[in-house]
Amino acid sequence: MKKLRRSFYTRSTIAVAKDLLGKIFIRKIGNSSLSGMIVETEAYLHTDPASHSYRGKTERNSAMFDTGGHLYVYFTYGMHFCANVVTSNKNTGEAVLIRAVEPIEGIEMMTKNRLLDDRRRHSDDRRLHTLTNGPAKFAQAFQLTRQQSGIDLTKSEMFIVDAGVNVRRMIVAGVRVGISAGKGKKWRFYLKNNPWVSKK
DNA sequence: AAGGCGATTGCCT
DNA sequence: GGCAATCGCCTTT
Repeated sequence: MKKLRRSFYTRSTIAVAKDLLGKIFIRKIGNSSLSGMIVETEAYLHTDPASHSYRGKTERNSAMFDTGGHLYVYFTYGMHFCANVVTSNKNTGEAVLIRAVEPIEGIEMMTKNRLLDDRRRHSDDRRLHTLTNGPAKFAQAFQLTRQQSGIDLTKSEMFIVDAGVNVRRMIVAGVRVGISAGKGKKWRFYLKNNPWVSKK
């Protein structure tokens, strides 16, 4: 279990988006630990009209311009958070959106986090594959909000490790989800046949 | 100062 | 498959 270091994150955004698949995202909270294998990502480049960084640095997206290895969390649709891993060098403005993980540790706490504090959820959906199969679901399960935006994944209780799983042959590339500009780019990457991937 | 809309989700038809 | 929920950000007056 090797913790990913700065040099992993400061490479090209597309390379990092692919290489994050199969890695384990870990967040320590007190004595407990939340973890999941990353199974779906999307790359957002600074030259890309779909990227928050396309029109330059603002207060909202400033974490995206930090050095690779930081976290960028944003608020959207008036109710959801989504988490990104910042890539490339300082002031570049590129990141990888984590769209889905396969839960490993802390499933009970994740379930609680997903059911708790959700004004829109009236049912009691406890199916495992709906726990973290989407960017806002992942953020909610791992308790990621604006408060976590800007933290350094190489120097905190939140980090990503390489468990030595080789998923290279399972990677599929496709178009990104939910954007209106930059639709042609196949910068979404996911693991073939994994049940936690948000969309086929 | 105002208005449009979003890197989504869950419920309803 | 369609659409409401809900609010902060950014663009346009």
